[in-house]
Amino acid sequence: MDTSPLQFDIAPSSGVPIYRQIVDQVVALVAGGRLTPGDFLPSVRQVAQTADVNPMTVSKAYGLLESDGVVERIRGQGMCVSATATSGPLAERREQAQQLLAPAIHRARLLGLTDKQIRALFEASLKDSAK
Amino acid sequence: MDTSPLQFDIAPSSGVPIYRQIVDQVVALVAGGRLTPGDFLPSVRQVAQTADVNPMTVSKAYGLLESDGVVERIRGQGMCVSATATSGPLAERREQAQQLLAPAIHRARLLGLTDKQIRALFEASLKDSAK
DNA sequence: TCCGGTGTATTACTATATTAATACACATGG
DNA sequence: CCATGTGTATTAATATAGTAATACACCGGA
Repeated sequence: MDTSPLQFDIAPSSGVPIYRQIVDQVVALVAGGRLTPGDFLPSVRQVAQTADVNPMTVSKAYGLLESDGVVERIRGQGMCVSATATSGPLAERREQAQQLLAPAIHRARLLGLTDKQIRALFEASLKDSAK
Repeated sequence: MDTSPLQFDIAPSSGVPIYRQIVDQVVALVAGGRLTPGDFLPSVRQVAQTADVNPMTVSKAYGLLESDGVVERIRGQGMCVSATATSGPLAERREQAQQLLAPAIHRARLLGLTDKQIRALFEASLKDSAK
């Protein structure tokens, strides 16, 4: 069993339920091809510890992913990305990213930032996330 | 009483509680200087109708804003931006926008998009939000 | 077999979010 | 005064989110 170094970004104060954040990230990783069939996710206990949440919360996320056919839960081994889980078409992935970027940009405008300022922030974040 | 054409963007499926979305947007509008002391927010009933949520939910958001000193609730008139509510320093506003942009960009990467693709999406969204 | 890991079941609990409905107090304008 | 708007109080309900604790079943390796 290959222990994945994968870590989920959980922002507890973001207002989005924890389990939902996990689900969303796994879905994105699979859609983007960074998780492929046969890959294992970090265990319920690992994620719970790393993110400092209850294991059952993580299990809930994984349960939803299983219902969606993204992963298969293998007792004793862990969560395995399904054979049927394929990366998404580019257009779809674009659309999903757009739906995250657009509100963020809109909020930046509400905050009174100019296009130029928003652009600078964007480029900085893009660079930061390159690691 | 000046009826504000202001409308809140409420994304029910985003996972962020509705009242929280309202609060965040008002805070951003004030920080960005687009709402200034003496301005009135749309009424509880207006927002509830527009967003198709219960008035008490909106009232909750407004109540939190009042507790934070952002608005004053004037019975019979509506919600008025407080005299003490001032736009935030640029650095703070930048920081806030960054905290929204960074996760969105990170997710875009998880989705397997290249920098170039992310940039194109960003520019498109920036243009769209210019209206 | 033992050990260390995997996920699960289970019941109960707490906290939060949202809603309902309706009458009330307040404000403004005619 | 009436009409139309404002926010509020109130009690109760439902749904959701997260947690606790612990033992169980399963798995793989030594």
